Amino acid sequence: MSVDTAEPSEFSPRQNAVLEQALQLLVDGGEKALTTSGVARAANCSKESLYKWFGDRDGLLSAMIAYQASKVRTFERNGERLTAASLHDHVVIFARDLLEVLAGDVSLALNRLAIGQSNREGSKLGKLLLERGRRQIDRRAMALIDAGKRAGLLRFADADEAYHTLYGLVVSDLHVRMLLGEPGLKDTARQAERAVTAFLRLYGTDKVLAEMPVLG
Amino acid sequence: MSVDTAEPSEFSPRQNAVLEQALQLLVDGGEKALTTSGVARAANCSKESLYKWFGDRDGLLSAMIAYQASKVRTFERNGERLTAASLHDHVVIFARDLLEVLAGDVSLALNRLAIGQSNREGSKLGKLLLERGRRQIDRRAMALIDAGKRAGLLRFADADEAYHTLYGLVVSDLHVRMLLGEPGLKDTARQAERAVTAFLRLYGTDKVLAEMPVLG
DNA sequence: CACGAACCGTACCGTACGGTACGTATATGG
DNA sequence: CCATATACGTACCGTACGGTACGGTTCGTG
Repeated sequence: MSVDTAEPSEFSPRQNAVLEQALQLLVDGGEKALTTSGVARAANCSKESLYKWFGDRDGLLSAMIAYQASKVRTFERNGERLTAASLHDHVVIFARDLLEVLAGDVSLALNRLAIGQSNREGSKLGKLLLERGRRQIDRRAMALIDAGKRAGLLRFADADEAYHTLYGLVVSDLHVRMLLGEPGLKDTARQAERAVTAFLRLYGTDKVLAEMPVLG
Repeated sequence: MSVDTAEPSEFSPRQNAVLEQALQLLVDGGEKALTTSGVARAANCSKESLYKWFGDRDGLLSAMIAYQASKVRTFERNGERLTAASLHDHVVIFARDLLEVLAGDVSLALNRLAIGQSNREGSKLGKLLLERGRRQIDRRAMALIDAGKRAGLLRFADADEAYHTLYGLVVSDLHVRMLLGEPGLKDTARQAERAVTAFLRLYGTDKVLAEMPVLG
């Protein structure tokens, strides 16, 4: 398992800097603030260059998503031997990281952007966001879950189903609430812990359940 | 428990008809298609009336949300005696209804609309959507969960936590994926069944667990 | 019937955006 | 030192939107 999703330097350094400014603009003011003139002004480049590099506004948006996705690197693990405790810890860390990513300014802004225009034009941005942004975190989770199964700590027939269960337990409706702008949703630590406890109770083998506190 | 969230005839029948047309327009073409001129044309009314009735464009959007929320009526249940089997069935029905509501054209369109402009202006629409649209389904679920506890079928310390667990198990990332425009996400039946099984395994008392199939 | 209120249809205004064109500066390479 | 390419900044164009104004029409009421 090497880093096959690298795609390094999809854009030039100058273009990356422009995309960074565009992201900043999007985070600060929402889609309405993301005008071609505004990006050009903020990035000290000409609109002509924007259109030369990215084609049109949609191309710019796509490039922003690709650029942001290229920044996120999820450290693949590691051949370490899994125990019940270490599995628990790894899943908790994953859950926290997941919530942290979803709650990130840029992530929220890009998701809002893609959702906002996903009914039009066949949801091109939405597809891009799911493919480029989600793949990494999915791979990491699946690797962890598979490792848990190989170590005899987890039991399930369909790894995908188990993963989606974990995802639902961790995220619940937090993502949508954050997308809708609800404030004060940053208590990720407890939420992650509860979710992992439930997940292990559902999919853990006796080796795991033996080390868990009894049900309230 | 009467129907306290009624607020009947918040708008006149004529205004309701206009809002209905506006919703249709939004569903068909997204926010970009929802122009004041377009609504006036589709509803055979004048722009002047639109501004007289709803103030401005934001007022129109808020009115659309309020109107749509006023249409959804969730039949309160019922003093019937709960058994393990009937609880299971009720929760499954709730899960299916929840997924069906979230997957509805109008619901998706309104959520996209609110999310699309939730970074701007303090997320007024998002708050409205959560308060007006979510309350009913929340109340129904909480009532069901409480009834399950009173019948000695469910065990939990925090009903809110149990509900959010159920929500996460049922919805997982389906809502966001649908909002992003991912097609072919209509296999709600199996998803609901799996979620309820997991939920009952987590929160069911022995009375419930005894009637459930053993873990794979 | 007469009067007024509500409303429709249309035309209009200002603005702001996406996209294009052009003149100039900077840098690279022979 | 010149030539060419690249990119900056600005000015410009067409369009389309939000919001307003106005004349004509319907409808309820005394």
